Amino acid sequence: MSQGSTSAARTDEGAPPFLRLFGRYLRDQGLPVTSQREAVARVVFESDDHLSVDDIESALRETGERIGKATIYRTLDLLVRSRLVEEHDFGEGFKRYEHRLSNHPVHEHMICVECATVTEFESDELYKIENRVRAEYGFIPVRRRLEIYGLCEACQDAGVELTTEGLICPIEII
Amino acid sequence: MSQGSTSAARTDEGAPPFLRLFGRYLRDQGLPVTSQREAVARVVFESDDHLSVDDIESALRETGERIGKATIYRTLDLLVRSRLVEEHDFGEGFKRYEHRLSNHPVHEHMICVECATVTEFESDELYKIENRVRAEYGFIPVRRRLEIYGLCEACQDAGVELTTEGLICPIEII
DNA sequence: CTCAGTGCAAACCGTTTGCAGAACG
DNA sequence: CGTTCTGCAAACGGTTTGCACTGAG
Repeated sequence: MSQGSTSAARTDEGAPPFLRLFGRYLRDQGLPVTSQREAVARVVFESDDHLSVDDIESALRETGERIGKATIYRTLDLLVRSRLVEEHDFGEGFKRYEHRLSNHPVHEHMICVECATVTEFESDELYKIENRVRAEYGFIPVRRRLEIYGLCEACQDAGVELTTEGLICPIEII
Repeated sequence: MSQGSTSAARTDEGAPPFLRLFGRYLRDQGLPVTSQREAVARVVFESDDHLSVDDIESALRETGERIGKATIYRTLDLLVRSRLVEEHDFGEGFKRYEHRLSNHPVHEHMICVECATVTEFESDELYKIENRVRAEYGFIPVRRRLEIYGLCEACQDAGVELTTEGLICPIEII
């Protein structure tokens, strides 16, 4: 936008790393690098949160860019395909997106059922599980998804209790 | 349905265990045990699959029961609340439901990205992860979700190869 | 009678798609 | 200049909801 560059960067020099990578992917695929695609990528990579499409849309609005939801969805699809971005579904009825260039390259998620805060953690044990699965079932793991839902420390400190509705241990009640 | 009992079982004797349990839950909550609720429960508990709402609807149609989708959804909500049934989302755009009275009380899922077959496996390692998370972050786990997506043995034997689109290791490419 | 449950159809809402016009190469 | 992208708005599809009707106690 600045420096009077009307078209999308035709040289990568000086561009932030994530734009260089995304640009490379697009060129590999024979797809044009447009300013809208760069704008969406910028929002996603400059945040370390798990962003919803609405989050992205309002972030774009704040920087003055008016980009349609359809374009955001289409660009996110490209980002996910490029493997630079990961798609999450925390059961909220919509998806969230998180770039993969953070300091925690591979991580899982803890989601507080009370305040919905998402905390990341790493797990070596997961590799063991995958190796076992491969050995026992001949199943080749490609992608995994581990989410632990529970009560975060802050909510415990705030005095929140877990309420249990439903049968506690159905099998034994029989 | 048989023995001329026109109304929902007013005594549990002779009813299958899952109906006794579901009935107990409903009574606990002050909700009526209706024939529709029993029919939906019967379908879910008599299958060991991961059923979609459409699966349930057609199973009901085959036994001659005509129950509206809304009622199925409402009953599934009750079954999930009762903890007798688990809700899954394997990223297909709709939910699947699985009862919890099988021989594998606690288990995780492997989903083949090629044929969508779901295989269940158990994982002691998960407990270790949860204990670690509790110790390290003070997070109290309530519910977890581990899904491993990959290629099942049958698809490998059928000669299916995994195709990789996208940047393989973005971080190192920078 | 009363009250909750049911079935239908409409509403909902995140996401996808079709298409006319703009932008890229 | 052809091809792809963008933005708008309409379509989509699983799920939820509003409401008149039914049925149980």
